[in-house]
Amino acid sequence: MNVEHYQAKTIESKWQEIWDKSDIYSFDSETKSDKRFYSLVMFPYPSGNLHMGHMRVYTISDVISRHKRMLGYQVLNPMGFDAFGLPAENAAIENNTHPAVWTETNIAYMRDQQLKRMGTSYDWSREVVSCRADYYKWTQFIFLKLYEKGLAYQKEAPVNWCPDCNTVLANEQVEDGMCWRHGQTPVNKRMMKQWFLRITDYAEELLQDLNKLEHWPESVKTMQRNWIGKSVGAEIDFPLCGAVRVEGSKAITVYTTRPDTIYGVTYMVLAPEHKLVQELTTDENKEAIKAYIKDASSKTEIERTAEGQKKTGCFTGAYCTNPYTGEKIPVWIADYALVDYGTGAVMAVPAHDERDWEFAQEFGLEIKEVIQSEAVVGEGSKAQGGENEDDTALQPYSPRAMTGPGVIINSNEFNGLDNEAAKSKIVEHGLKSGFARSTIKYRLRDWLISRQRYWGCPIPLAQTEDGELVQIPYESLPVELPTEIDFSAAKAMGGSVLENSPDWFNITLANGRKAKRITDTLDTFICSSWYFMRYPDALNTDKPFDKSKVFPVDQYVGGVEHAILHLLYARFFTKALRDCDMLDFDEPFVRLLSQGMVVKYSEKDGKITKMSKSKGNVVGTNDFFDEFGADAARLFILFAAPVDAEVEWVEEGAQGQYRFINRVWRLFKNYASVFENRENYDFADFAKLTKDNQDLVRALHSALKAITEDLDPNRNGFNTSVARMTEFVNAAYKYFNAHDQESLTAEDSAVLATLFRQFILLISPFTPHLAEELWHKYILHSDEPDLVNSVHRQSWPVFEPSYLEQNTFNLVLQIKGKKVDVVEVSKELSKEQLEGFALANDKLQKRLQGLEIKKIIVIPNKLVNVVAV
RNA sequence: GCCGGUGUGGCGGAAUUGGUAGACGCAACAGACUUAAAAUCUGUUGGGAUUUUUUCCCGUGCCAGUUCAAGUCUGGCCACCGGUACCA
Repeated sequence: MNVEHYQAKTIESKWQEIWDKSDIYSFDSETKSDKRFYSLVMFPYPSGNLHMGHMRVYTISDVISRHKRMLGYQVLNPMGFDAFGLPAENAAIENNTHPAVWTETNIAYMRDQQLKRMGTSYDWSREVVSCRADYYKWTQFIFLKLYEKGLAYQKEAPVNWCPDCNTVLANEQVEDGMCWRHGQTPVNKRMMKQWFLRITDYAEELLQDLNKLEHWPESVKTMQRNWIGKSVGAEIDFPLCGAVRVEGSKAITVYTTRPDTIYGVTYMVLAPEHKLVQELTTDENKEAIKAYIKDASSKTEIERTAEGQKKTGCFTGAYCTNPYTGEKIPVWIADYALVDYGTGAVMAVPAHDERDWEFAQEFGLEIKEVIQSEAVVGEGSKAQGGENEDDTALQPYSPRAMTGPGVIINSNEFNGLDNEAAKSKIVEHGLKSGFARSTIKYRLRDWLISRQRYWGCPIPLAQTEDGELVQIPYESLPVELPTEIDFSAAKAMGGSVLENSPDWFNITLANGRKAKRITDTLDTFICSSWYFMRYPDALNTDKPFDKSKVFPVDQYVGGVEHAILHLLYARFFTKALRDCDMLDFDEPFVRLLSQGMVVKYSEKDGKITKMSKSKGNVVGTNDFFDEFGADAARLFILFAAPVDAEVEWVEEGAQGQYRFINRVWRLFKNYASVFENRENYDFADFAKLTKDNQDLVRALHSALKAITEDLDPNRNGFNTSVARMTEFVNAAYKYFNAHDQESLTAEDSAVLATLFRQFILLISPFTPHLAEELWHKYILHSDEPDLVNSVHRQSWPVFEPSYLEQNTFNLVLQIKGKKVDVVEVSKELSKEQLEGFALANDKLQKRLQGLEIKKIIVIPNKLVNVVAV
């Protein structure tokens, strides 16, 4: 490395140490609400090593935080670690270190060797580490509050089991039938007694309040809406027929969104796990049904759906009655009916439902049409009715199920109705007769929160010998994890090693009764569902946080991979804790920014993919920092693409930003003398400056204006901000090539000193180290750090609009919208004058020869367009 | 299948309200400096034709349309990416 170059490593580590010892980035909790700004980034899992992919989110959030500080806000910009979870436990099993040791080692490295080296501006005094007892004590406290409120409960249910995690997973943690942590591992369904949170109680509010989140990306809101999956339909009771009698339940209740097809029901499908199956199956079908259920339960989600459209099922021998028609309907079981959606029973209408149609084809069941497509009615005539359905509705009737709109047929008194209108009429009829009611269902399921693992927050409950669940008293919290654990045994047994610690799980209650602690621990998403509430009141020893001190995050930055998981859970927690009287707001994150991934070419895959260890395309932070510095990495990551798009890490591109830093560095060095003895940075009347000086002032102020606008939270144009800085530096070099240091006049010096001072402020959120170094060296003239006057305590510079006003503009001359010439003209000219000026133009005249002018359009300050043929 | 999103030079991308397409960077090429190289500074760089310091044509995935004017608006295709998927 050339010694003439900017010594990034030395300079950066110098300032990092100085900032670290100061309180320059600390947040004052007493700040009034209109002067504070909560800037947050999703806290990381301490896996031990951050790469450029991680760096992106911290950089974006840091620029926002620093800029807000300069705008006069007290910024709460905290950091912590989402520190419970499987990798620590797996590492412990492999090399017999305790998960706590492994985790704390990683945290120390990531905090001190990586996050701080990125030039971030966190208030570390508020650090939150979810695996420490002083944090999970409050996770347990919150769990008990939810439990008391009836929001936490235990039930036997079919749950997702990941054989690699050796534990159950929530629905949200299953992706395409695979474990979210083990992309190659299919999860299987098991019946298990597990703990759940009643997130479904909040389904409607979670859905409705998405409309309040006007500063969230539309895509994330759409994903949440789809996940919640509200559907409006009806429940209809189909009484069982005489041959089979089931005590207590004389009917099968189905849920349907298509009550309009009720006359087309030709069979009934129950999920294999439906509770009526055993009872209503006739003796001669018992064997077959038993075999089918066994077969269905042994299949993974993947196997069930991998067979594509081929439907399987088994007849129970039982029949029920369609309450609308009195028809006798055969009852089948099939695994395409899901036990945990709706009522677990489906009224099958093969004529108008794809899946039912396939099933009916497979087993030769009756297909009865009850809706006639408009296509048939219309005979292909386009002038059919005033409906907005046009050509698409005129497709000939498909040999498969007809799922589109149409007119009701074969349905007694409902014949002739539009099928949409028929829905409510039919439900209304059933409601009067007592066998139907309109219902709303959600796709969202309750959140499964218990995990059969050691390294998680213990559930603060115990079970007495006679099965009663009791809370651990608040004053006894935290229930700490036992530390004497033999992890070598854990591998063999699978599941939670807590079951191996009788000293821990056998307890005696205050009243002398014996009890056993719950050995499951909490899903780590519980820990991350409230961590952002802890930061504003991080040192509270009486409760998780004081209601009066917590406030919603103003700007949250994180990856889209949490669009549903963390972001939905955190919203739910906020609402639930509000109902526990612990909070007084409804939504945790006012503004959300989902940054794109950082990708790189992977030799292994032969394509450009997300950075990951397994793809072998990870670029670590420290090697690059050592050579080119964090500021260069920050600039590149911000510059290479818009925030929400992918960034491809290209080493040459990142080095290009180091080149930029050097250009800035050299520029200041070349003009060092202008900063001598300068108390007051300002220059005389702009109008009286030389043209070169005016141009440079204009260059800075247009950059200032553009960057100020780019940093608006509705825009987040970090990439263009960097381009604007570069443009100013290019302009400054142009100036330098015309005016070297020796040739400067007093006016030139005043202009340069003023502009360069503002330029440092301008780049300070982006390149905090470079800015602080330049600030100290050239502005403060201080060899000693002076953090009272640090560049990071300065105000954001204000651009002066009058500097940008010019009395001329580039007039574009067009013929029929095609550019012919561009000429510089005065802004004073009237429309008529502009027109006259345009017509006098040689190029235009030449092109107009032989043409007849039809019309002339004059847009002031823009163009003249001559329409001629 | 359904729901989102994206298509602009060799590459990443810019163009905020329809009004000069290609800002800024990377890569490449050339000049200056140097014994030389690196570094640096300065240029050139969408494609094509041409009478080659000139003039013209084409050009924002494809096809139509609206408009004096379309990367931008409308309709229809195509491709890619992401989410979701037997949710009755």
